[in-house]
Amino acid sequence: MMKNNIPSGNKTIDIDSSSIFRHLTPDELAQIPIDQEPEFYKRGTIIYSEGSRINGFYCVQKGIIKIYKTGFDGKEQIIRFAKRGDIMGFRSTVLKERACTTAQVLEDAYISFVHGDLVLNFIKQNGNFALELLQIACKELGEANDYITDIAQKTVRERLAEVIIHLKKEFSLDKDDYLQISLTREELANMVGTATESVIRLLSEFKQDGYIEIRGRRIKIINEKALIKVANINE
Amino acid sequence: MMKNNIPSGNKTIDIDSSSIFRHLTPDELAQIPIDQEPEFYKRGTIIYSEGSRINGFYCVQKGIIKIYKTGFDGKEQIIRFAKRGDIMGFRSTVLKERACTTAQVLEDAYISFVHGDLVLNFIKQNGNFALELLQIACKELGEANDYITDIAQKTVRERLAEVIIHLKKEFSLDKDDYLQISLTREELANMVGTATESVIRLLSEFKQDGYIEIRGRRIKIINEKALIKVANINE
DNA sequence: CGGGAGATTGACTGATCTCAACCCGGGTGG
DNA sequence: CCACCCGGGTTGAGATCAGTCAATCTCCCG
Repeated sequence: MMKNNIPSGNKTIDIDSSSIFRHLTPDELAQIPIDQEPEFYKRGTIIYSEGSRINGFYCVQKGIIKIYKTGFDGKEQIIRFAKRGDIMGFRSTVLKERACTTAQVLEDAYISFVHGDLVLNFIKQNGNFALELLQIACKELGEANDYITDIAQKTVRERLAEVIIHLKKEFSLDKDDYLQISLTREELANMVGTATESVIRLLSEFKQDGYIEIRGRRIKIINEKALIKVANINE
Repeated sequence: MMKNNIPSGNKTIDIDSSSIFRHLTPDELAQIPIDQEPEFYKRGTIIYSEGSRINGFYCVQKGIIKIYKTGFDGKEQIIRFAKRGDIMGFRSTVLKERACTTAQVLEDAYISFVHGDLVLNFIKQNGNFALELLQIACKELGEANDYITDIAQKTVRERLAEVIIHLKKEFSLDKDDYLQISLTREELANMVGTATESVIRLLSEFKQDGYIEIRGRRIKIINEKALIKVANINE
């Protein structure tokens, strides 16, 4: 069960799943300790939380992690999800700061950890590695900027529609056209930045209007065009 | 008038003002074309706008630039400001994408431009340069995440108080304790993510309560503690 | 002096939040 | 086996923050 990830050479870091490690030379790869098996994390586990020290990259091999910040009144704001191939904790590692988010397992996960010193060396030695990381950071930055504009300017209804579209892109659909991610109403609300009750009401509105179908936590997209229109996005 | 910036050696890129260039070797510095004088941009000028191609770093030597995104209905959302020492356009350069924000001069500025190919080479060759850039990106990312949480969870009143505190930190006060940046009510609203009228009403509330004084666009902070309390921040 | 941009104020509206009650299904302990 | 409990989901009613619209004002400029 540890072998869900494809070892590369005799390494346990899954190169295919973490594009950044593609750029490492064999020498550099060899510096990653052999014993660094990806670790199993059960649903609900908190991998790290706001304010904790983390010094290294968490590389998700499998599973889904939700990354959120806790607001003043304790309400969580979901910033993003991490899944196979994504890295967590690089902001704190690069800045040598404490975590400013909490990472919690949504779907059972395998995650490997690469120590910060090692990563910082790679960054300094290997330009392509550095560039790739920079690209990841910049991509997130662009997404964050979009998010800011949306939350500041769009209605809850628009944002919820947008979140659904976004989830489809990120997690795609299963054979029955249901989103491949299971979120509570509260978690949806914490993405949209609204109250749970508002999400519930709007979801049933979307259902009424024939845009989606709902089976428990599973959401099926019936009329994507309409959702896109509601969300006011141009794609 | 071109000489407001301090040349380093016979270079016109002001090393002191742009920390990232500290890390360049003399050889690398020499690759930056001599004729690359910082250019003057008058208040109101748009340096680049959403969707335009930019391939390179704009390094602000002097002045203040507002960087914003335009929302669906044309309303602008101010993402950040750039001032002496800040870099603009690195997201687009690194990702080789078009700009996703607009940059407009708020206070007359001198800005030098370093071509993207050059920068990308520096990133690949010079680990410290790459790391510094990565740190800048990560810092912005952390700020963006805070911003998201605030906009999603706080009231307009809280956010406005927070913006004022934030402006004080970023631009500090002049001799009379006034913020060293001049923004229209609309621009304040576009930072907070609210309507102009709401900003006006809240500002006069803050004035009533003795937290601030207002002289035209100039804002003086009288009771910072109270503002911090209103903003619900812990510092 | 006319015009335009930005600032202000008041009145009104309505999207969303909050609070509270209630439902439902699964798991647990007696 | 059943009563109970608990987390999550739903629904309704009422309260309210904040957005919109419109009128007015104040500068400043040509």
